[in-house]
Amino acid sequence: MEALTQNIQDYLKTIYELTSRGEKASTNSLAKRLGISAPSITGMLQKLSGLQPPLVRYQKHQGAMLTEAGEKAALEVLRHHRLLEAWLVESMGYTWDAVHDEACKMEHVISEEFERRIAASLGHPLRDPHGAPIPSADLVMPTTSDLPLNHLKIGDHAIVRRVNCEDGAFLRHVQHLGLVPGAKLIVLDISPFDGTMKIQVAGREQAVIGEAVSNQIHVEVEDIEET
Amino acid sequence: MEALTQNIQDYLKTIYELTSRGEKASTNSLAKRLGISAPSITGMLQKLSGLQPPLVRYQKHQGAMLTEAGEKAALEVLRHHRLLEAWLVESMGYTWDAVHDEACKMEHVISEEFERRIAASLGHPLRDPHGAPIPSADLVMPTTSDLPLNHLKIGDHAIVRRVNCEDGAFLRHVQHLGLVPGAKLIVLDISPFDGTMKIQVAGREQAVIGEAVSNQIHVEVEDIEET
DNA sequence: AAAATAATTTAGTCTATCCTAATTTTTTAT
DNA sequence: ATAAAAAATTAGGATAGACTAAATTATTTT
Repeated sequence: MEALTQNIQDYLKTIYELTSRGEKASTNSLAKRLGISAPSITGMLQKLSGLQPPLVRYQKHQGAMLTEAGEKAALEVLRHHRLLEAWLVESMGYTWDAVHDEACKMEHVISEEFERRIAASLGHPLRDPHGAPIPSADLVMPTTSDLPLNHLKIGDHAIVRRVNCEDGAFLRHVQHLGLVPGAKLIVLDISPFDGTMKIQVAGREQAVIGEAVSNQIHVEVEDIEET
Repeated sequence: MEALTQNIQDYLKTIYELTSRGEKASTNSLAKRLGISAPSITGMLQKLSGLQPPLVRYQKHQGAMLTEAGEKAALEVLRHHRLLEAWLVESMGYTWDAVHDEACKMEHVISEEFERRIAASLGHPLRDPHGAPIPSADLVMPTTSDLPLNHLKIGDHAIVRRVNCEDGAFLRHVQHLGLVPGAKLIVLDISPFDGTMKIQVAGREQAVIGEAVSNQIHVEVEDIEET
């Protein structure tokens, strides 16, 4: 198996990210995410599905899915990316809103040796600074029971597990609200129609957040003893 | 000034390395160093000398020289490379014979922010693990008074300052001889014709080395009090 | 179900690099 | 000063990946 180009790695990673959150990896969504024109996406999907072995399953107008081989390649890149983010924060003094671009470039060039060293130095972390799970060294994605905050109902107690967005401004905003991995919160109210939520984050003032925020915050619901 | 491609950065770096050691950056020497065919080199040199501003001064059959702009770009890459090598050894536990490839890939992708952080964490080192000088943050190459070991004469005392080769096997060999930066030595004898040297490295057995080794070991001659 | 809109694909190009084969220029050896 | 050898260049093509414009297919609205 020859090494995949950085480009192809980016396509595979992006297809993984989209499909793993339940979205369809359509031509347009890939084009938007990758900042590339739609025809270029079509061309690349045709190529990736024609490789031996194919990295992508693709049928005209149907979007793309990763094959087994494509998924392994995507998980390798994703492992690099998330380990790098964790390491940039833990060992290099970066803040969580400033690691994405650096990791995006380094993820394609580090050796397996480097990967091993940073993984070991961090104690083989299971999540990156945003709470995203880090695939294991043998490329299995840990299963998680997180669900988007906007799926909760009034009165639910939960713990923030993941902020599923890499935009720096967004991250600084949710940090300001205290919505970082580990934070506990209670859903106080949900507006009908628009889904706006009033929440109480532990140790904070009450806050109101829209769906654009709440669907990126993934939480784990806490069981409450109902005496 | 748009960012230069990794490719171009490698050309510039290689031209710098050749010319700075007094060799001519000829088409063939570049081809050998870069592992690329000679016609490809010619084509790239034509391109680089035609850019606005030109990065290279080039005339048919005459080899290449860096322009001011080309040299700055080369020094930026070289600074990245050498800082990375120093940091891989000092902070990441690599040995000096295993850092070159990793640094060659990372040098093109790290941000200025990353560069600053590793430089600061190392205390702004002046040399990499092989003793090569590290260009300053404002891209000036420190001047050194090293000269190749094979330029010495019998009886000279010297300190090893630099091993001017990145080949892993070569590095392990000279390390085995004790010829690492900081080591003190005395030239005991020099064979006529072939230049083979007998040397005494402080704390070691006497050793005999050929020119293939002695011309890569750069030393600083020690003044000896001649009472 | 037709019309309008949105999404996708095809067709035809472009740029960056690389290559091999053939040719030319320069250097070296007789 | 030639002839031979070495070095470098030109010519002609290939591959990866991206683009725009035009055409096609799907989806949504009415």
